Amino acid sequence: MNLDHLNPPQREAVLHGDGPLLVLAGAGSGKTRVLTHRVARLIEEGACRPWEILAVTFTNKAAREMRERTRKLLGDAAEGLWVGTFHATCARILRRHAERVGLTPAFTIYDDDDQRRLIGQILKSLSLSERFQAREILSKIDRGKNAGQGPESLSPGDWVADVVARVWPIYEARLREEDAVDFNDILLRVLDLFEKHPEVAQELDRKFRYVLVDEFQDTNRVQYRLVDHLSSGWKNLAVVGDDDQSIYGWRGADVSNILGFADDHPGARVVKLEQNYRSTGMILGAANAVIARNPQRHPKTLWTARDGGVPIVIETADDDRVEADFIARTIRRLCAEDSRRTLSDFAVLYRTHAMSRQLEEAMRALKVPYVVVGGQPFYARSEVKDILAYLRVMANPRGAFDLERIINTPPRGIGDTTFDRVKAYREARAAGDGGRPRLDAENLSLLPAVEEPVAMTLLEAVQACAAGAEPTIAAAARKKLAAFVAMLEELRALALGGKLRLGDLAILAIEKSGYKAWLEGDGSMESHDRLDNLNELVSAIHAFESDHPGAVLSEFLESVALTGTADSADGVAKGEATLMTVHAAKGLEYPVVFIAGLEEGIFPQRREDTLAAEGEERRLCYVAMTRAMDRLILTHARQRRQFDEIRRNAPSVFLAEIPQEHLARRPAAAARASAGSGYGGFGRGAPQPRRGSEAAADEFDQRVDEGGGGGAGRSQPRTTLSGAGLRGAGGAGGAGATASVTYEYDQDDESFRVGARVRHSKFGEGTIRSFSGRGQDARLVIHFPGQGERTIVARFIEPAD
DNA sequence: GTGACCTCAGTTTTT
DNA sequence: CTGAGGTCAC
Repeated sequence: MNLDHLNPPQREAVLHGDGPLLVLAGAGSGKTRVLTHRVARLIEEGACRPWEILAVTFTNKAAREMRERTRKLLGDAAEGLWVGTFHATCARILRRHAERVGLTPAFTIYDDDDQRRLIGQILKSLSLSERFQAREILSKIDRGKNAGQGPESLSPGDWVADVVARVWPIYEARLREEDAVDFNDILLRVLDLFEKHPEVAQELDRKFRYVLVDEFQDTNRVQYRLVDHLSSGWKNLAVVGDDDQSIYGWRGADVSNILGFADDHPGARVVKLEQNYRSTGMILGAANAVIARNPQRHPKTLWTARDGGVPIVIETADDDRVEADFIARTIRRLCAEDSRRTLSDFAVLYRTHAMSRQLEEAMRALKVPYVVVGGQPFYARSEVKDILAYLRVMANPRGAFDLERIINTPPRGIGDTTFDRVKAYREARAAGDGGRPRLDAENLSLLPAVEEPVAMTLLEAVQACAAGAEPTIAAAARKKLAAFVAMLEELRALALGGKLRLGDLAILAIEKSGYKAWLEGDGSMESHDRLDNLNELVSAIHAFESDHPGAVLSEFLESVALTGTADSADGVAKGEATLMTVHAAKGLEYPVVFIAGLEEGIFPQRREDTLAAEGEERRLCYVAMTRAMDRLILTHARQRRQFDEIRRNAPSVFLAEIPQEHLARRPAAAARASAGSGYGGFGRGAPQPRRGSEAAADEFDQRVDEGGGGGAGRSQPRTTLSGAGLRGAGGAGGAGATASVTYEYDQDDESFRVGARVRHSKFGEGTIRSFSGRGQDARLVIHFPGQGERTIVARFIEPAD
C-alpha cells in the first residue's frame, strides 16, 4: 500500500500497531483517510482478517463512505468487514440474541415520533396531559437512557421529575409488552445482553481484534461502555475524533469520553492531526481564535499550507431582510465574477431552521436557485408512517401502538367508543385470568431479565371482540371489527407465506386497507401528493429488495428505522446553493460559506448559561467557520423580526474574537456599494444554471411583479396565502408552499372572488372555483390547468399595506 | 368527518 | 406571527 501521500502524523496513526490509539483529528485534517488506510493496512499486512475488524460510525453516510473507500483500497479483500453505525451494529447483534433480552427477532423499532406519541398517550391515561408535555418528559427519559440509567436512578425532585418517575416505568413496560425498542434501547439491550450473558460479550470481544470508532467526541456513556466491552480483550481500540467539534452534547454526547480517553486507556498513543487541507490561512486563523477561548479542550493548533487567502468579511445589516438580501446578492456577484464557481460551491449556514424562511425569500427574489437541507424526512410523512404501521403489525403482531394507529385509518367506523370497549375487554381479561401481570410501576426495571408472557395482545382482544366476546359492542361495530380483523389476517397470511415480494405486500396493504381508495376518493392536492409518496414507498421497498435479496419484512422495517431516508445517497445538486443549519453542515465543506445571524441570543443561542452550553455554542461556531475553503462571510443584523416582535440584537461575541488581521477592512458604505454593484452582473460571466428550483424563482418574480403593477387596468389589492397543510390527518402535502391571489377585498366580508387568478408556488397558475372558510382554515378549490382541481387549505393574510 | 375556533409553544436532531 | 394540535358542535 502506498503511504506516500500521507503526512507524518497520519502515517503514524495508520501504522500504529497494537494497543489503544487516540487520533485527534482537527477539521479537514483527513481523518477518514486515516481510518480507511488503517483498516487497509491491517488487512494487507495480515494482522487480521476483515471480519475481525469492527468499524463504528455515527451516520449511515459515514459508514457508506468508509465501506466504499476501503473497498477501493482493498477490492474484494475488504469483504466481511463490520462497518456500520452504532445502531445498525447493535441491531445486528440484537436480532441474533433477541430472546436473551426479552425480545423476539421481529422486534419493532420506535422512532422519536413514535416515542413522543407513546409518551403522550401515557400522559393522557394518567390525566397529566394538560399540565405536562410529552416532549419534555421524553427528553428527560432520553437523557437518562443516554447515560445508561433506568427509572430507578431518578431522585425525587420537582414536579416534572415526579411525573417522569411515573411515566418512565409505564413507557418501558409498554415497549416490552409490544416487543419494541426505542433508539436508545437498541444499544442498551446489547449492553444488557453483554452483562447478563458474558459469554456473548466474550465471543464478540474475541472476534473483533481491532475496533475503530469514528467521531468519538459524539459518543455517549452507553456507547463508550459498548466499545469497552468489544475491545477489552485485545485492547486494539482506535478512536478518531475532535473534541472541538463536539456539538451534540444536548443529545447525550459526552465530551469527556474523548477528553479522558488517554487516562482511561493506559499506554494509549495519542496522535494529533493538525494540518488542515481545506481552508485558507485567513479562515483557519479566525476559527482557531474563536475555539481557543474554550477552556476544556485538547490543546492543538490547526495549520494550513494555504497561506493568506481572501480576508473574512463581516457584514452588518440593518435588519434580517437586508441581511438575507445581501447574502443572495453576494452569491450572485461572486458566482458571476468567477466563471469556475457554480452555485453548488455556496452554502449559507444558520443556527436555527426558522432563519431559512427569510433567506429563501431573498434567494427566490433574486432568482438564485437553492436547496434547503433538513425538514421532514420521507419516512416521517404521516401516510408513509401509516402504511409502515400496517407492515409493522404484520411483522410484529404485538405492536399495540401501531395497531392503534391503523385501526381507524383510513376511517372504517371503528370509533373511540368501540375501541375503548375492546381495550376494556382486554384489561378485564388480563386482570381476570391472572395470566398477564398488569402494569405495575413498582416492579419494573429498565431492562427486564426475563420476558413476561403477555396473556392477550391488543390484536387478540380485537379478534375476540370481532368474534363477539364483548357484549357491550353493538352488532354493527362488531361487524366492522370483524372486517378489519379479516383484512389484517389476510395480509398477514400473505406476509408469512413468504411467497410475496415485500413491495407487493405493501401494495396489497395500501389497497386492502382501503387507504388507496380513501386518498383517491377526495381528490385534493394533498391526497394526490400522498398517493405519490406511497408509490415512492413501494419503489423504495422494491429497491431495498434488489439490494438485499431474500430480505424479510422486519429487515426492511429496521432499515427504514435506522437509515431514515430511503437510502437515497444525498443528491448532488449541481446548480443550487445550499441552505442549512450548522449541525447539518458538520462533515461537509464548501468553497464559499456564509454564516448568518451572528448575534447574541441567536448565535450563541441564549439558554441556561451553563458553562457546558457556552462551550458547545463556541464549538458550533468553530464547526461552521471551518466548513469554508476559500471565502467566509459572516453576517449579523441590527434588528430582526422574531415571532411578532422586532428585537435588537448585539453582534455575536464570536465576531469580536476574530483578530483584525483576518478581516477585510472596509467602511460600511463601501461594503454596501460593492454589494450593490453585483446586482445585474449575474449571468454574464458564469453560465446560468437552469434547474427545477428556478421555476420557483420565476414564479416568485412574477408574483412580485403582479402585486406591484396591478392587473388589467384596475389596481387590485393583493394578499398572500401561506401554509397549506392538511389538518387533522396531518398530511404534509403542500406544506411550505405559498400562493398569491388577486381578489376583491371587502373589509366586512373578506372574501375571494371566484374566477380570480392564483399563483401557487408549487402548482403554478390557477383559477379559483370556490372557497370556504376564513382564517387559518380557509379552503380554496383551485383549478390548475392540466392538473385538475385541487383544494388548498391555507391561511388568509390581510394585505400588508 | 368536517368546519370553526382555541391554545400553546416556538434550538440543534447523526440513530 | 405561524404551525400543530385539540375540542366542540353539527
